[in-house]
Amino acid sequence: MKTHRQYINEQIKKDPKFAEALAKAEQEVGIAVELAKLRERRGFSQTELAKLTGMKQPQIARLESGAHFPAFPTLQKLLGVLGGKLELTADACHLVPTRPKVASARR
Amino acid sequence: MKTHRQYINEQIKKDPKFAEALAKAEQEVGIAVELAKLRERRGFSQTELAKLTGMKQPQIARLESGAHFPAFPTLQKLLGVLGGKLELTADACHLVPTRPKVASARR
DNA sequence: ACGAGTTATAACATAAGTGTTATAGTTTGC
DNA sequence: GCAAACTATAACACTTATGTTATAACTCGT
Repeated sequence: MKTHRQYINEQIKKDPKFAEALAKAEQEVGIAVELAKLRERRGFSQTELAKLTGMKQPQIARLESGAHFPAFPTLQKLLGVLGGKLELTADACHLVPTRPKVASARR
Repeated sequence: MKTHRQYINEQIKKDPKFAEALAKAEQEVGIAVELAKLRERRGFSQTELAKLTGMKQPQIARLESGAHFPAFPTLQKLLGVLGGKLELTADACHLVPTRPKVASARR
């Protein structure tokens, strides 16, 4: 009965920008709820977390509401206290470049 | 002979802000070189990567030089093409909050 | 030494995120 | 139903990142 997903897929076909906007929205919300869950799991109130990170409560609320993406330093402050980690990993088996450089290429 | 690290540690003691600034700098560089390495590993030039991500070459250069942190959407665009992943993980065994909420607390 | 393909810098307008204060709405316990 | 603590919104000045163009500087191969 997947009507919701179907609707979305239709929109994506109709409007290429839709997909982009959707992805952004999902991500934004993703980070937001992830932060909120993490905070609650630790048993902190927004105000407490704010104190511990040197931020103010409304800023925490703003981030958890998904109003915008956290900037890197902000994310670090939060994860420092909340005990989360942000990892940037290179996906080993990604498609090979269209125009692979010869072995001697760089350095 | 750790003189460099020693010097840094001294500075940290003298000036609390130093630690913060250092951490930021290290991170900034960290992301920067990570991106650069990833790109080179894929065999792309800055210009190619720029095309693929819809960005311009100078912006790639700026990021790889560590001039500033990439914003989230930017990072996503890059990792999308470069095949890297950014993961936000909750550190399971983090210190328990100073004031743990009772079981009934939330939800 | 030249030229092609790179990477780096500079400058500037625009957009996005932060820091802040104030205040409104929501729980929850008593 | 009141009070206290928590969460959400709004507004505004400030900072940081982006998008863009132009241009310089650095390889390399020939």
